[in-house]
Amino acid sequence: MSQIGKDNLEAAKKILTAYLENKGLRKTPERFAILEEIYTRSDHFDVDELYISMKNKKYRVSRATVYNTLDVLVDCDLVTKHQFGKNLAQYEKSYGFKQHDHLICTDCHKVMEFCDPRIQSIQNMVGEMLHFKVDHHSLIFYGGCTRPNCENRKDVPEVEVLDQNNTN
Amino acid sequence: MSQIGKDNLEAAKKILTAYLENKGLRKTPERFAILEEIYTRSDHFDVDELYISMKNKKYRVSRATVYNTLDVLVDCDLVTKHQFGKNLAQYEKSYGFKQHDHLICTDCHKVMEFCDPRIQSIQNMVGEMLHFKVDHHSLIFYGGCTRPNCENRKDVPEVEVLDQNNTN
DNA sequence: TTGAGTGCAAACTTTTTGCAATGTT
DNA sequence: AACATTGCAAAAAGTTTGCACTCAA
Repeated sequence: MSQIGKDNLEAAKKILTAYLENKGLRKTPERFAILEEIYTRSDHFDVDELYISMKNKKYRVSRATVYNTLDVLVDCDLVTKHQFGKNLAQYEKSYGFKQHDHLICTDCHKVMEFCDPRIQSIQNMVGEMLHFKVDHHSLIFYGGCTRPNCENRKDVPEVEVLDQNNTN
Repeated sequence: MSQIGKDNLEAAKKILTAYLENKGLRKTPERFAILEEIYTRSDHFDVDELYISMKNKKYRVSRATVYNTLDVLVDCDLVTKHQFGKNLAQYEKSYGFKQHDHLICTDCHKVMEFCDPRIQSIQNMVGEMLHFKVDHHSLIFYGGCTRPNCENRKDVPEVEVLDQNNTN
């Protein structure tokens, strides 16, 4: 975990604290433990991966609490929820990370990320034309890696980032 | 149903026939009945809506067959499957209809459509940069209608189309 | 103290699967 | 006639809910 990652976790904790206080919700250890686990992970994850991962670390959490807490974290924008075409919701931490979209390999299911400012302008234009206030979007490119051995490469990180010049 | 819609249905039946013959699959009445039902509908639908709708018309189909047939139709590109953020897959007919993306009202869940050629060029560029052969994408804008009474307007069609100059 | 939040298990929803019956080729 | 496909019902997969207990405020 990089220093930036750690800073993001600390900042995220502050945001969560403020959010909970503001909403009159309780600052339970479970909520912070789940937040920490998420900000310590590097990749996209689903509810069960997170749950199992915490169980393995001897945390005492139930699936219901994981679901509840993820709702809270999504609501305060610390976590983003994705429905990547399957019936399994995927999540990813979002504080301190640049807005990005996804590219998913239909062979190996690797998730990559990219940024393109034109999407923002399309969003603005379409919103205006259709009288919609667009507040977020989801753009996913599905395809196959053209490099050899896409499916079996374990030497590349699960999530690659293009143009991730985020410096907080 | 317009004449264009009818033509699309006829063309779709031919495509399905060719596909089934090519794959050595059987041309069962259920498959054509489901195709016809889909091309007769005007909107997006989920498995249960389609199933109920066919039951009401006294077709004899089971949910399993609807699921199986939808897989076939998606595979031969006559139907597109969407996972609009919920755990309920939505489908829509796709033959003879221009490529488009979606805008979903987070208040009333109305689905609108739009086209923008820039998405294609972003797709090409990103694919090249990340060494991916992108073969399809999903772009959804989420937002709220800025016109009054968005939630309750029944006078607008469920699916609005912008730039739908399809003449097929 | 007290009720929001938790763990657990049961319920629910959507999709998939097993199997005997059916009907296309 | 052979076997892919169907209907049905049961199972699976993912998520939500009910309830008694716990602990943050």
